[in-house]
Amino acid sequence: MSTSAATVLDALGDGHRRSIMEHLAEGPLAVGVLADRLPISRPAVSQHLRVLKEAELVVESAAGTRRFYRVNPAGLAAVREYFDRFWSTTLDNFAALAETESTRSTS
Amino acid sequence: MSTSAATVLDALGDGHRRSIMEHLAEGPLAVGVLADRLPISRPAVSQHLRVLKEAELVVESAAGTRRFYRVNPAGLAAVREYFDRFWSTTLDNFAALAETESTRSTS
DNA sequence: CATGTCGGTAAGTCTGGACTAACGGTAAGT
DNA sequence: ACTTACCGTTAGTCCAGACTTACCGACATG
Repeated sequence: MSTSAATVLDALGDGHRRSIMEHLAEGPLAVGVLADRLPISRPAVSQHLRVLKEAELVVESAAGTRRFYRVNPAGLAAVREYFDRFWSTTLDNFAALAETESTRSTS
Repeated sequence: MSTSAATVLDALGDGHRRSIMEHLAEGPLAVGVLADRLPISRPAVSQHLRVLKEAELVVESAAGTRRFYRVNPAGLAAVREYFDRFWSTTLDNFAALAETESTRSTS
């Protein structure tokens, strides 16, 4: 519930955040490693990770001075569910519209 | 092909554009009607529709002086496919990681 | 304790893009 | 032809947010 699709899609509206997610999909990574693989500074990565964490798309785990981030499957599930429902209503209303069109000549 | 997931997600990164898509999911609408149901002006809606059209999330059809917009199922399919593949790789690497953890003591 | 590493936070700058007002163009009606 | 309705485009303003620099705390190691 707290993971609203709006928050998630706002978070994924940024290219760098999507890149972070794609990197984390391969496995957990520390912040510094992530920053080395991206064309932005470490603080920028940190701020992106905060947004992703607030959207519940990633989870954090401390290990010494390092903090590992990994993808939160529940966050992904929320988006998938959003698009599934969107897809359903779109097709349903499309079908209803087509039926109205066909019955227009019949009635 | 031309519908890259990046373009689509950039387009859906705006709340008003998502609102437009949700309205259009119920059925085709003219620009003016759409503007009446949203807290923004008609030109703003027009510009959002251009972005959505470039992302191939909607299609346009002229009828007199009015132009109807409707959801393009192919655009939705692109996002769904993106998240499906994302979901798969995430779970795959999670499984691989778990296996490495368990074999760590064995080897 | 001193030093080094890792990473979040604060402050401030700056650009992308969302918005409105004004205009122009096309189709339908009178 | 004149008017009205509908809509895209342009010009220009303005603000959210993405970025960097600098700073600070937490933990490990000598």
